[in-house]
Amino acid sequence: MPELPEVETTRLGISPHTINETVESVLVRQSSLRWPVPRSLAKKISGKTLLGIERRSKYLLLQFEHGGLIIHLGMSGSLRIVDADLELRKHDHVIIHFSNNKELRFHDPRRFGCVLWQSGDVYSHKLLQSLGPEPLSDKFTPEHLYNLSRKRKVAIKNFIMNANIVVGVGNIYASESLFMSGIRPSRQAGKVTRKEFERLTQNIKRVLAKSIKQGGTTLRDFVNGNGEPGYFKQSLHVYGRENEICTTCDSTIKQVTIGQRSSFYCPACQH
DNA sequence: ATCGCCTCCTGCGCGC
DNA sequence: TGCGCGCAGGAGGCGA
Repeated sequence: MPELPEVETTRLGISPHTINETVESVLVRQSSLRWPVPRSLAKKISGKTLLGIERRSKYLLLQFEHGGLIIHLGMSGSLRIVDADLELRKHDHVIIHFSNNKELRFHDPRRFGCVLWQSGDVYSHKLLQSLGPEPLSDKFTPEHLYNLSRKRKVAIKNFIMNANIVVGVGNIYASESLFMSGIRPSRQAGKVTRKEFERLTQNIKRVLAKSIKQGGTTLRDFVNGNGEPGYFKQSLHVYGRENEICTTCDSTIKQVTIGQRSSFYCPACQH
């Protein structure tokens, strides 16, 4: 479900209620997520104060003095802040109770997400090694994409969705940024020109920044930390618009499968 | 090294 | 109303 803007929206939503608060208790109702939730989680963070929440790629990093919690929302996960007396829902798997009587609840029907613990420097965790640059940072440049893409036969859409190349670009924003750049999602990455990478880099930054501003994209169930939807859906040009008219010409948006994922493009605007 | 396929899991909307 | 099917915002792991 969530791509970078949705994860960032979640971070912004839960931070004010949790940072500088002390964990009173932890309840793990379902430890069978993508990887098992560590049994020692409650022992690790009970009585400890949350110092800050950072985001790297689509991972949320909850920093404590002696280590960090690594949370990934997978396809269907969400984090919400609620008053502790609110009834638990089905699929509320991990509940962190803070001293201000708020609870952070990890909810994930499909259980593709994870809640992990890394002692010491949270960034030393294996999952955070070999990640590409953050798309909204200065390290993400046209040269970066150009250099890594030479001789690569993979479709450009898969290329920009590869977290080793650049993090945070998921299925929605890959289709959107390629449309904005006039590049067909099926093009071989190695055949995309320098000039096209300049547009693509710019448009990835643009589309992600704009979506964060609008609170992310809510297709069916995404809500921010306070239970509110995002409003970027109304800005989508191609994603989920198969058989509809292109927003810039009179052609019909096509849907194809690339790398087992639905992809959307305008056959007239994108080459 | 690179690529493409499979997998984990539940819920929803659709057609019959 | 109910059932079966296909599809869904991710991404690690594997074999070729």
